[in-house]
Amino acid sequence: MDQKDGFDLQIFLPYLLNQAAEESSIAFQEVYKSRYGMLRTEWRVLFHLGIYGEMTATEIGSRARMHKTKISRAVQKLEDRRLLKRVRDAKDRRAERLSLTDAGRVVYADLREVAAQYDARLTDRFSSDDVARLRDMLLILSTPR
Amino acid sequence: MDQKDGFDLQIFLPYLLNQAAEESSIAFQEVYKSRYGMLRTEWRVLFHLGIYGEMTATEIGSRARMHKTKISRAVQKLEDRRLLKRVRDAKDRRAERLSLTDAGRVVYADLREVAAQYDARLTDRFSSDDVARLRDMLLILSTPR
DNA sequence: TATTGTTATACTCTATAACTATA
DNA sequence: TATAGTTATAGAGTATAACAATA
Repeated sequence: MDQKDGFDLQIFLPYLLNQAAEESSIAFQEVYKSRYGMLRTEWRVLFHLGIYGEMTATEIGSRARMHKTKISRAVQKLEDRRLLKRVRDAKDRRAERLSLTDAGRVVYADLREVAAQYDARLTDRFSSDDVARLRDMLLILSTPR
Repeated sequence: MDQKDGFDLQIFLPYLLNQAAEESSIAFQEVYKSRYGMLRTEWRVLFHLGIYGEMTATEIGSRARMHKTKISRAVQKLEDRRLLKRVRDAKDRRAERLSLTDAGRVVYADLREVAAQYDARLTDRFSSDDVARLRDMLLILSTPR
């Protein structure tokens, strides 16, 4: 099919990014969903705690750029499944210090391994220089300016 | 905050892509939403018709990797707003040949201009070589293998 | 007054099955 | 039987306002 117009949707960055994000997320999504019944917000919270250890919901929110309502619900689900525990902060009783349970760490270790292999498979088509540059640019594009 | 773990969520490609896609879509989304009350599927269909001229829903679907149900609803909305017209195909009466109305072309021209400037602004932080490589890689990542 | 986190609500986006009409 | 497109329905994802408890 010929273009009647000079514009090409395939080079419009928001469109390209959305297509790439969607396509490259499907198979990973299938893993955390089928193995653990998790949603996107849930594995993200799980990963933050797995990576950084103890955090409050606010800290996760600012790091992941997730709104507190999303985090609140993800934390609830993870707690229901005994993957996460909360401790009321003694110095500021509004805040809760969140961390993974032993079971949560097992799940995290499993998904972390899946993610690492998944990422390796996604990037094995490119040179390591290109991948590094890609990540840099994506990180910049992720940051509001 | 120190990482307790070697894994870095900020380099996990599906996560990075999602963050970049989301951040880089917000302001453009605001334009087509506030000016024309459109949703994502609607501007995508509009753009396909603006770029390629007459297409059937199936053709749009295979090009945009959109399911026919999404297209059906987007087409309906665009038709309701008199931006699109349908002509029953005489040779295969199951299919409809879709094209923009004059009003649709005006809206397309406006949004196309916004998109071009928007894209330019997103990419002006990078060298043109880097941008070209970025688009190549995103296109590859968008394609199921 | 401001902040941490929760709940309610609505809207956007996606996925699937079942349907019609044509082929 | 298969294909083009529609409708119904549910689930996933996001955004916002209002709230309770604490600071």
